[in-house]
Amino acid sequence: MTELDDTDTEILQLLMEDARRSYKEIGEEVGLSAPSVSNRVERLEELGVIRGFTLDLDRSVLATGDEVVLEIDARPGSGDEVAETLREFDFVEHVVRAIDPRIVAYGHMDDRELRHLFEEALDPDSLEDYAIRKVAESSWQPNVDGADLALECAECGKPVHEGGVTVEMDDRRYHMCCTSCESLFRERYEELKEAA
Amino acid sequence: MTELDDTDTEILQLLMEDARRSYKEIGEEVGLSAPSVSNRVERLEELGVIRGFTLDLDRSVLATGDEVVLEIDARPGSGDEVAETLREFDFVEHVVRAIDPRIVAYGHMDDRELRHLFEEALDPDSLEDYAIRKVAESSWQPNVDGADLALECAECGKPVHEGGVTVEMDDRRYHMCCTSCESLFRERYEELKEAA
DNA sequence: CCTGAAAGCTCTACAGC
DNA sequence: GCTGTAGAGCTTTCAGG
Repeated sequence: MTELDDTDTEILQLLMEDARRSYKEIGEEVGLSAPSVSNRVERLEELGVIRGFTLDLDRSVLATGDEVVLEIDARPGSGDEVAETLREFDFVEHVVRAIDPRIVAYGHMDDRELRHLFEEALDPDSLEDYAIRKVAESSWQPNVDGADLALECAECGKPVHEGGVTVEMDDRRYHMCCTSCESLFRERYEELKEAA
Repeated sequence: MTELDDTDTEILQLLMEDARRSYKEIGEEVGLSAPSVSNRVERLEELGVIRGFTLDLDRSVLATGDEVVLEIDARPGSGDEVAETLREFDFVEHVVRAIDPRIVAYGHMDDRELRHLFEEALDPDSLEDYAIRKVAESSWQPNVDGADLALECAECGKPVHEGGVTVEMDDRRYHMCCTSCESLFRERYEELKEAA
């Protein structure tokens, strides 16, 4: 029930190509009626697989400063704070936090915005080191690779099949493959929460 | 004509939030009729500002390996080749090429895929250095910052106002602020093409 | 560059299997 | 979980300003 089948994958692929495509058209493509497609899309949204429908914008055509990658090493313990600060700015489009001190961010910003970011917004004491690199070219390939498109158990990592459990905690959905993983996950979750 | 006004920005913002929103609803929001919104969206597509309508997928919920950032320093002259190779793989979702030797890539890949990438696909001679980092957390904030949302002249960089020129070359659209920038751009383009 | 009306499609219940 | 149907609602074209 929690598992995605080939039809779900096809639907995701068709919607990635054009999110405004009609459910009727998608239905014809995958061999289902429009209402069935609609139901499946709704389910995919509830599962949290589809976070939303959005635009693929060509930002290079829009004049909002240069395309830039930031590579930042935060001081131990400051990673969250740095990532948080970066996310506050509209011109920062991606923030990727690696497990080390490293944070990689990407966005369109001009010199003024960069100066503001590093000289005022970010606490110098929370940065170990950083590099600002202008981007020559960037590409994004949205892709849904059919083969391994199944949900992953939040506790043990195995794929979730029939009989899986879905739990909603603090507005986020988690999927588990069985009830024992569910209770382990709940425990772990509570501990994490108390620690924070 | 080539310029974007505040209403265009609002429309872009609303569509970024939900690309399946109806044109009627958007029209009510921005104070236009549905047909006008439809026309503007069409124009934004023709201008190349909207590349398409797509999904925001939560890939972390899909079992396709770990979320990974790759930081690669290509040897001088090999940047294009390395970026090309990275893009060939479905599991590589973003490729950002900085002006230096540095290439940053992001995607979901397991150990097997990583090994294949670095041991077989990429020529070791074209790499100076690289780091593979697992991602703890990542976020993406699609954003359209109203203030400077105007098209930028492909030749001189100034905003394109009324009287701008749009040129289509090899399936890509370029915007210029005036006819002199247009001829300069055409020259430059031909040279670049011959060089390649 | 806009609107309003009208025709044609699309979506979404809902009943039934 | 799927289909067909039917009413509501949306998109799009077109005439007109």
